[in-house]
Amino acid sequence: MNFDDKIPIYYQIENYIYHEIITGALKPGEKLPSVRQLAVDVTANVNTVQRALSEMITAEIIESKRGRGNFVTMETAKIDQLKVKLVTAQLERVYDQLHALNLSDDEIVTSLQQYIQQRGQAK
Amino acid sequence: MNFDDKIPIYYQIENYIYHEIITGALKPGEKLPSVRQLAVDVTANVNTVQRALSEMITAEIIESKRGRGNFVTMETAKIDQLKVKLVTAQLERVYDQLHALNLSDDEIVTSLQQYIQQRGQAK
DNA sequence: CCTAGTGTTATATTTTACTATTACACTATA
DNA sequence: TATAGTGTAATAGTAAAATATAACACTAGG
Repeated sequence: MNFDDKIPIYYQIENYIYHEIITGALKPGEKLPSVRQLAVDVTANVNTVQRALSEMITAEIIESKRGRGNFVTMETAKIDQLKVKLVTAQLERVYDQLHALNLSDDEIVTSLQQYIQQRGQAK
Repeated sequence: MNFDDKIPIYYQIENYIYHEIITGALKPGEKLPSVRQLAVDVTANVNTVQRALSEMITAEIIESKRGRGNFVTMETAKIDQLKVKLVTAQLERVYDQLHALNLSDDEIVTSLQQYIQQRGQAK
């Protein structure tokens, strides 16, 4: 896993696992890979991975069973809320950043459309 | 200045000053506040501010004159390039994040439009 | 020439993040 | 009962970021 050196590694691991859960790569009730396995997979220390998981446990997105594993919550409402929260956070962030560069609302939408179009053609 | 504790402070200061330059709050050729003044303004250490400025000097967005001050570059092409770079980076980031959540291109644009609409109504 | 203000750098300390290593507690299975 | 695998936590060391403090070099103006 490639880490952005501007953001704490545990935070990026957390975000990555949230993505796995939201997209259904990890389903409600499904067991996560063990802490040790995840550490190997993402190339980080066990304690760093455990740091990420702890926050996810606190957020009630995963449940921990000592000796058994960590499991994705069965409460799909929580996963839906998590998705909304992450999507909104991203939109808010990009909007604030571009708005702060004096782009109008229309310009923000248009530049995203143009960016997507360019991406499509780059493939 | 409110700092995001997930991102290095010098990096946020750099980004903040780039915004001032791109929006014209700081104009080409204009002198920046002194390092000591900036440190007070943003509530950070002089060395941290100097760290931010050093990167901007290396990027040739500002010019340093020891004993006189730091000045915004007169080359507006560089400022234009910086704007494009920052805008593109933001769009890339939000696109990657939302794409990784399995939103389609249309959904990404639509959710941004809806977000902006909601923002307008919340005021 | 002196002073105030400027940028730049160095040193030391603190804080936070990360790693390496080890060990403990729990669980399931043979 | 023993073993392998699980989660959790502790300790120690390293690195990066941030701060505090001090000092040096340059500039402009009185």
